[in-house]
Amino acid sequence: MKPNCTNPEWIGRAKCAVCDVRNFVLFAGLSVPELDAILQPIDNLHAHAGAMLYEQGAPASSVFTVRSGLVKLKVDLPNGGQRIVRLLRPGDVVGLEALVGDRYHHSAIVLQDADICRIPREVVMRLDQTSPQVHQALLQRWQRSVDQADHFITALSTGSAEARMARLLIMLGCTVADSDFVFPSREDMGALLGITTETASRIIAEFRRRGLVHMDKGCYIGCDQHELSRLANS
Amino acid sequence: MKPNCTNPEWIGRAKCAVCDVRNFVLFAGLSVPELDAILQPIDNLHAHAGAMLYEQGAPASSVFTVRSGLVKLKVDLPNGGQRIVRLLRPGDVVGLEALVGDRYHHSAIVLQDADICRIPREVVMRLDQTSPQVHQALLQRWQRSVDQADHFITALSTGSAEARMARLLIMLGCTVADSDFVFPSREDMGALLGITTETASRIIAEFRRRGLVHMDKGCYIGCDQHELSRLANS
DNA sequence: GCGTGCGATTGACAATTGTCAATCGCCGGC
DNA sequence: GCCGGCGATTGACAATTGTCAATCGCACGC
Repeated sequence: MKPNCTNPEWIGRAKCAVCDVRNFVLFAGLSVPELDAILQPIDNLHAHAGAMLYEQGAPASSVFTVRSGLVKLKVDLPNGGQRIVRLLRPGDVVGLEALVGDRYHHSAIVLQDADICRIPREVVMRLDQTSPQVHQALLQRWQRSVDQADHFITALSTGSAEARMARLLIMLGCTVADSDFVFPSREDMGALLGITTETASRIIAEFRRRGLVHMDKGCYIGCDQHELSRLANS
Repeated sequence: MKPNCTNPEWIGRAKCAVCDVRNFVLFAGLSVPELDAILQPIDNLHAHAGAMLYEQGAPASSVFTVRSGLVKLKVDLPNGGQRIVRLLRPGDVVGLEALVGDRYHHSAIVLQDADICRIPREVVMRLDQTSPQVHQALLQRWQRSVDQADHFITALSTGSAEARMARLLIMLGCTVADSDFVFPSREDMGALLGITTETASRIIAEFRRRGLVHMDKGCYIGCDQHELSRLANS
């Protein structure tokens, strides 16, 4: 299957017991027997950049956990535009609204190739009732979504475009242990910051000229953390 | 006690059994005996505009429900400014982070005189475990916070200042059954929309000149819903 | 009644950002 | 190799928004 395909690729049944990010995600604290007791299938998906996990308004049947990669939550605006309201990384949970409503509130689209677990809502709802650890983890994940949304308001939607971009780069940079990190397109940056694609492009180009970020064909090389921080707090 | 005081005024112990908004709030579905079984005190507060329910970073010991009035959640920015990230009205729950963390994430300040119940976190945590209805209501409230935050991103932080203001007025207007509704200050409108106080003032003044909103000394009289909607979708 | 103070409004100007269009660079298909 | 397409960049200009300062209006205390 080609990269940039629209649908995630099914890899197999998830092996939660040996999952390397299990402790970060919903099922931390569950014993192996408890994991075995899950009847419905938890699927392990690999999704290329561009793949859509679900679409805004579609019936919500599953919750997802991100094991690697980067996922965006996008909302379509009445005037035809779109706004990205969340960036989700390993350890984050996607589509919690499936547990209390019957429709997804956003479109979830993969930004960087991702490994993702798809968990039927019934599984989570049952574990929520039977396992205090899962229950607590669920509340924490929900609060995490609120915190992330708040951060989008205060950091990525406040101040000058330049300051917002600096904060976005810092936010993205936090995840950069791997140097194969690829920047979002200028269009996505615009949708993240509530500015136009052209303004996003201008600012990035200017940052590069000023030596604040270094990249090669969109791939991250390095950045001036200190100067970016200064801009972010202006 | 004078209006605009800093602290809420204690009215008495809450009578949840006869609360007129109980069915909207956390304890819908609880029977009277179950309510009686609550050992710790749920206080009924009356707070004037300007009162602070809690401050960002303070130890989080209680969850609040809004029974009447209007409450804002404010965040202090590193550069000295501030941003309002939520507006809470009757039926909304404030300070849920108390259930999974030990600090409040915002400052909660009353915008319009409000009746508010203060519920110790232990009470909510216990009911969450013993009552499936409360548990479900809790998840729904959390999701509602996420939805409200998303709305702040997509509606109040996207597009031109004029369009944002139109959306804010529509948002505020939804609550206007009572004509004693008072508009937020221009400063608060600016903090709500991520624009300066002056720009907020200019837009409101222009709206009034164009007959889009009618007010008298800050009190709402009426508005041109149709034209506001047109601006909101532009 | 009369200052006083605070919030709202307005003006003038600068800076930022959006709009529209052209160009550039790169990658993949043929 | 060459062409076509797409995303990034840039230019020119208009529109919006921020900044700084002055003024206005109104409520409040004395």
